[in-house]
Amino acid sequence: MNIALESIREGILNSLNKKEREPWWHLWKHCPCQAHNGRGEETRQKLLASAFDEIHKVGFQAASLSKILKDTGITKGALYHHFANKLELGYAVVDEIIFAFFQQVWVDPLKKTDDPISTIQHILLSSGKRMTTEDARLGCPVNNLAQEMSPIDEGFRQRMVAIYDAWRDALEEAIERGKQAGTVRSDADARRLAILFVATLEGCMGLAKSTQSLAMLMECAGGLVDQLEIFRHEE
Amino acid sequence: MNIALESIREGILNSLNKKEREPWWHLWKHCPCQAHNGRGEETRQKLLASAFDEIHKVGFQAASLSKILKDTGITKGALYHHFANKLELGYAVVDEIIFAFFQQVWVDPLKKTDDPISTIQHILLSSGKRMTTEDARLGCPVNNLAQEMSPIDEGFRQRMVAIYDAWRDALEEAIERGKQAGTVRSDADARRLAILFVATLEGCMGLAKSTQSLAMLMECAGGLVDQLEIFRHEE
DNA sequence: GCTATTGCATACCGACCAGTATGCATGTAT
DNA sequence: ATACATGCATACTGGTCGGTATGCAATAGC
Repeated sequence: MNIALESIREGILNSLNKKEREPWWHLWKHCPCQAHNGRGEETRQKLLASAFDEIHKVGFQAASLSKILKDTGITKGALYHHFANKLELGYAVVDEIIFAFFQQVWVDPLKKTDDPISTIQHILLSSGKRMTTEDARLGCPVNNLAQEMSPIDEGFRQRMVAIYDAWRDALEEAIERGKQAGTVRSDADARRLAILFVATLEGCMGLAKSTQSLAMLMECAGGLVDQLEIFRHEE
Repeated sequence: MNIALESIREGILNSLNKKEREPWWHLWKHCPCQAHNGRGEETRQKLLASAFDEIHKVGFQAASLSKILKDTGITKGALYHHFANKLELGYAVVDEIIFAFFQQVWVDPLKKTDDPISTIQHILLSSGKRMTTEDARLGCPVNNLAQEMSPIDEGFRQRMVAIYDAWRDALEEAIERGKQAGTVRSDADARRLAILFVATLEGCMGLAKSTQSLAMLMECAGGLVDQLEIFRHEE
């Protein structure tokens, strides 16, 4: 099951590397986990996708339902048939798109590696390759929402923390496994390393977003990749 | 002049350490640089202060002018007498409050040190001591605005980049001076170090904001303080 | 074939928001 | 003393927003 999913993911990544330049975050669209069950499900997915884009662009509070409806051609009745209100739509975007994306890109690969430093570097580099200037300009959806909504809405906050926790835990466990497998220095503080990594990467995304430059992202992330080498176990 | 300002700042910091628990970011209120000239200037300052608070709490887009007016007791006529529109008010907040704050806390001290690592650690630690949970909850004003407004408004974006640039340049120059003074390892890449530091610190503030915990901020910033030791010149 | 639920579509509502038009006190200059 | 600019205050407007009430076609269950 896991292997099948992984091979599908790899296939997707490979096919995407053949220069179909979709935005980076649209990777989730190819996730097989979203089943198209009833007829109404298609409408729902279109709403989620458009809502994600809108939120990613202008934030949740400034995201306009009318805009989403105009973009998709769906009417207000349909929207409120699938979602109780704007907040629930936002929650669904986080749960079904953003969380799933992170799971796919970070957590799953981390769970099955004994050489976390190489794995992390590989994810960073392959992600970097696929990112466009637009991706850098709009920033990390998790960071965006966390920064905007954490002080305002508890439901959002808990969801963003859950994502960060899952990410950090996966990192921490992988580093711990790496220490036992001999790929990571045994004196590394796994938890602190994991937290700092998350913080630094989100900070890099933030700087790149401000400067609207892929170059800044690469310089920043490159520094991070280098710094990781410090914690690799020397032979 | 610089020495006078510095002594004033020190005095303020000391007096504030005596447990008057104002929010951290209100330090700028004690900055002597804002002259109360004409009679109208007082109204203007009250508007700026309230606008800063409101923006800091809910972001610029969600900040309500009506709320600001209700809080200050000032009327709409007064507001539009001093500021052309909401955007100009926002710009003024950035220029006259946030930028000034960063200058005072980071740039000025960095400009006159030959031991940047100790200076940075000192700023981090003393800032950390003064921060309340509320400060952590609301996050860094620069990061907040940069994340929210960068993709949307060019005026905001340029201002936030200017702040980051000033900060990073001050760090970079201080590190370079430290290398020549023998306090920093000579093989350190000053620019890359400066960028990564800014990114990491903003990332830490972001994580602390999400989790709404000072503990996270301390753990994160503590890791950063430790990592800085790597680049100190060993005797 | 009748009924009930699902999946929408249309029209409307009150709240709030940034911004404006106007008026009216105070100084200040002459 | 008069004229004019400054520093507000009050009242109002057009537009957008999230949300609701109602209607109606298609499908599913029996």
